[in-house]
Amino acid sequence: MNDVPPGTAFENRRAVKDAKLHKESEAGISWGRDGEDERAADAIVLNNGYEDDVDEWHEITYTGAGGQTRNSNSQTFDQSWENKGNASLRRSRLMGNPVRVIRGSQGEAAYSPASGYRYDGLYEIVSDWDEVGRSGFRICRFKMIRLPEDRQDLTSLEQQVKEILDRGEVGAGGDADAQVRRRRATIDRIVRDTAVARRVKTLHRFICQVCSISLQISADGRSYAEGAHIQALGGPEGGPDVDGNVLCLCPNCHIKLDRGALYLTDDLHVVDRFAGADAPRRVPLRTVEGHQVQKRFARAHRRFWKIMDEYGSN
DNA sequence: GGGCCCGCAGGG
DNA sequence: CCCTGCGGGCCC
Repeated sequence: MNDVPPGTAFENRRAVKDAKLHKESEAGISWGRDGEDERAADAIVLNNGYEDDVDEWHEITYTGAGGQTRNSNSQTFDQSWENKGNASLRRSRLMGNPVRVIRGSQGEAAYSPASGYRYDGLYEIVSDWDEVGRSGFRICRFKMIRLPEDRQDLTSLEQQVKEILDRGEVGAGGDADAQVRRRRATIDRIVRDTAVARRVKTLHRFICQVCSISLQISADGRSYAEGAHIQALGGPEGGPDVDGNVLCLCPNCHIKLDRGALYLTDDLHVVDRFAGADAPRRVPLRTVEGHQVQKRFARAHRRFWKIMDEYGSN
């Protein structure tokens, strides 16, 4: 169902809806029912409908629904968390459901299509809060961060449910809700491998280049690691899928790198910006023969996260 | 399944 | 700029 690749263009809202990317014909927030029968958002449209929206491509500060009279994009009264769209986005933030982002031609010029609409992939809602907006009324806010390219093939909320129904597991298992929850709990650990990632992981014998952990996943001594891109793939300024841009990392270090909590210095040390008192703040990157990390990707990663290297390189 | 309400349309 | 209209949710 969600086999539509990011970058796909649509003429109008009707076409977006027909492709099942977003259910509404006009509203910005689309939702469905999750495994616990709660409303959970699955998609948003970003089309300059709200004056407080901020779009920086990889990071979006979205405004919730409501607070304005039709056909105006300025706020005339307070928004509410009771609003179904706002509540559903909050629910997706809580449950970790990514949302599809569709950009319309009225949005931020640098990142929006010239006409019509474009599906731009999955974003994770990382926080929600409310504040007073530009016009002086309370608005609901959501910060969303684009999932890295190797996680863009995650199934959508509906597809998780649909797959279970299609397989007939509901009748057999008896507890559809539990199965949906179980899938959701594991789904964002699925990471697609490329040949480059496999080669780098094999060279490192699946040992994390940051924390040196070797995650044992079977009795025969096999271990698990992920190929992590330093400069993320895709997007307007995406990095390449080459050895020099890939690290062999454990899942914990991978997510920290993807979120900018870890960064690399020019002399290939790793800095944990939010390390606790008991954890090392700066460690050398583990190296092996035959795998050379290129510092230009470390620079691109720091630039992307607006990180000033406190240890000198920039 | 009908009536009603609503909105980041769409077209003048 | 204003006005019409459509589909989804949701209540009967």
